[in-house]
Order: sequence, then structure tokens, then C-alpha cells
Amino acid sequence: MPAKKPYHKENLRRDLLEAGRAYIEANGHLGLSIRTLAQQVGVSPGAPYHHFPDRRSFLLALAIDGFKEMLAVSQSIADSTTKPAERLRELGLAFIRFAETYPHLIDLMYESELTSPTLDEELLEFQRVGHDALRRQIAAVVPDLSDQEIDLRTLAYWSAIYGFASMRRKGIIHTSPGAVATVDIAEAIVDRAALSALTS
Amino acid sequence: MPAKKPYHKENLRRDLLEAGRAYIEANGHLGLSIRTLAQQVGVSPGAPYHHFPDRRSFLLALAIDGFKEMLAVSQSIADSTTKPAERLRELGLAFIRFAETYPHLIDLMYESELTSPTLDEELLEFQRVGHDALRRQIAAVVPDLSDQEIDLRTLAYWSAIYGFASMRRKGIIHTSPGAVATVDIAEAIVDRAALSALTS
DNA sequence: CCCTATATCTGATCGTCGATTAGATCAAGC
DNA sequence: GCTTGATCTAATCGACGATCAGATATAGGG
Repeated sequence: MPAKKPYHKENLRRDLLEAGRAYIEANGHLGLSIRTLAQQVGVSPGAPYHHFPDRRSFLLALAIDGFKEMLAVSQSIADSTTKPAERLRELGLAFIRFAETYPHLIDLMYESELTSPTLDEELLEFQRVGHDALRRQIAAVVPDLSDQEIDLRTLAYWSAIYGFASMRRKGIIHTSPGAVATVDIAEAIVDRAALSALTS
Repeated sequence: MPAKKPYHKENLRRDLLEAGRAYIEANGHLGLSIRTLAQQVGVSPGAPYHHFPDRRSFLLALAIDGFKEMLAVSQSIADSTTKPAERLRELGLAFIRFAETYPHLIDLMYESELTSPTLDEELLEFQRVGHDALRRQIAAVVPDLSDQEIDLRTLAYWSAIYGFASMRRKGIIHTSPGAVATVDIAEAIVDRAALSALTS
């Protein structure tokens, strides 16, 4: 048994996803090669195609895992907070934190060939879930608004959070010398986003 | 003379950039192939490499052209408006309009291999210029703030504008049935962004 | 225990791409 | 007209995504 190498990998799909996740975390998704990944887990170049129809599908699976992981975090936040305003704030902060922890994964999820030129339908669904979570909190904090108005404010809030996280990832945040800590900046931005969503 | 095809292209660099711009506008930058482009303008596969060291540099040149074009629009707005608050609003709207007119070009400029994993240094410079333009208007509208505070508010404003344009490009804007026109949404978002940048 | 059905992987192959290089071709100045 | 320097051709390399026939392993029924 130790002489002959085992022919099959036990669970190739899982191993590929793990290797892919590790690669992306380290280098981003752009240079990810199915062939190299196959070689890395000790399998022939064609093997992955029995588990994923093409490279895009592989990346999509990784992105979906990322969304699930992120939504799990959101859920735990929703469970551990009580007041809607507090929830709104914590959800915003959580996204920024997640984006900071896994910047390359977020890139894949939000700014990759999976989202442009045309956003993948499956990913769109996850976006809706996240959007709705924010929407619910805003509707709770500021009741008696039309659906349109709530949509607008949700959009304003999410745009600010997403935009900030996106710029942060790219290292575009230029602050004056003597700047505050980045964590504080994130909190300040979230608070200002809430301002734009909840006032008047 | 009409029998023999001319050996050289007159200005290959310019022709390649034009063809590249056209391709990107139609299909996005992801599928852009230097070889295909060369063939399109009637030149051998290796010819482009006498004008651009590699594919990345070619895309970079296209992105820079895009930034210059966008800054020209900004400049004309800065010249044709008087009040800082008005300028701030118009600049925000202009970015959103530009992003809507050339979505794939904006993708290249802000969400491509040129910006992630590491943002190209030349592009960063353009970002600074745009950021400073916004910053100046905000500082004018709300004087007597610390540099830090102005930075923060500029960041809040720009995050919201950029985030909105980014979501819009990806078709993530989900509004309730009976939604207002998208242009109105853009204006509403810009106004809410100003709210978060200028209040309290 | 064997034998068959099915899932999985190998190994070779195709076409495309980015990039490099030697050599051909052109335009300009002496 | 000859030389110099820039520009392009044509051939080539290595890597990649994807496909496919055939080999190999696993599971279930006799």
C-alpha cells in the first residue's frame, strides 16, 4: 500500500476548494490556475473538470462559500443585538471587518469576472439577502416611510459601507498626517452612513 | 501602390488604443486579447509589443486615458459652477453619469487587475486628484473643521458616490415596484451623501 | 467471492494566449 | 546610395482552459 500511490483522491472537490481558497487568500483570484491547483493536490490536469464544468464555476463555488460564511457572521450579529439601530451599525461594521480580513475573497465576491460584465444570478441572490437585512433594520428605526424611501435609504447606507470597504481594500484611503486609527475611521464612516440613512 | 499593401501602420499605438477602447466599451477588459487586437488592425501578433511592454501596460494606458477624460469633465464642471455646495453635488453626479456612460471603462479604472491585488501607482495619483477636488468643496462648505474631520467627510461622500456607481454598474439596484426613474435615484443618493458629509 | 455497473481519474491533445527573438522592411539623413 | 535606427514579420516557447478516449477504482447484486 505504501508502495503504490493511491489512485483517487478521497474528496477531490473539497480539496480543490480548500486549495483554491488558500491560493486566493494569498494571491487573489486572477492568477488562479485550475491546472496548477490540480497539480498541487496531486491529480491530473483534467481531473477537476469532473467536479466543476469550468474555471468560472470553480470560482463561483468559492464565492458562494464566501457569501455563506459572511451571512453566518451577519446572522450571529442579528442574534446577539437587540435594538435595530445597533444592529444596523454592527452589520455595517461586520462587513467592513470581513472585507478587511479576507480582502481577496471579497474581491472575488464583489469585483471579479463573476460580477462584471454581468453579475452572476446566484450571487445576485446573496446580495438581495444582505440588502434585505439592512433594509429591515432601517425600516424598524425609521418607521412610517414609503417603501421607496426605505429602499433609497438602504441604498445610501449600503453604498457608503460598500464603497468604503472597496477603497480600503485598494489602499486608497489617504488621510492627513496624524490620522486616527483605521478602526476608528471605519466606525466613523459607519456612523456617517447611518446619518445619511436615518436623518430627516 | 494599391497592389502592395503598406507594410507599416501609420500610428500603430494610436490604432491599438482606439481598437482597445472600442473593445472594452463593448465587452469589458477581461476578454481583451492583444493578439486579436493586432489582427484587427491588420498587424502581426508581436507588433504591439514594440509599443507596450505587456498586456498590463496596454490596459494601463487605456485606464489613464479614461481618467484624463473624466478629469476633463470634472474640470469643466468646476469652471461652470460657482457655489461649493453646488460643485460638490455636480461632481458627484458627474461621476455617476460617467460611470453609467462607460461602465466597462470604469471597471477597468477602478475594479480590475490594475487595482487589485495592488493598485497601480499611476492610477493612485489620479484618485488623489479626484479626492482632492471633492475635499476642496467640502472644506469650503463646512469651514472651521480639522483636517482629519474634512478627510473623514470627504471619504464618506466619495464612498457613497463610488459605492452607488459600483452597484449600479453591476445591476444590484433593487427598488420596489413603482420605483422612480434611475436618474432621480442618483440625485437622491448624491443628496444623501452630501447630507452625511456636511451635517453636524 | 466475483463480476458488473458506475463514478472517477489519467494522459494525450487541441486551440488560444502572452511574450520573446532573429531577421526582414521601411523611413530619414548624410 | 548607403547607413542608421525604428518598426514590423514570422516563428517559436511555455502555460493555460478545455475535451475525450480509455484506464482504474469503488460499490452493490449474484
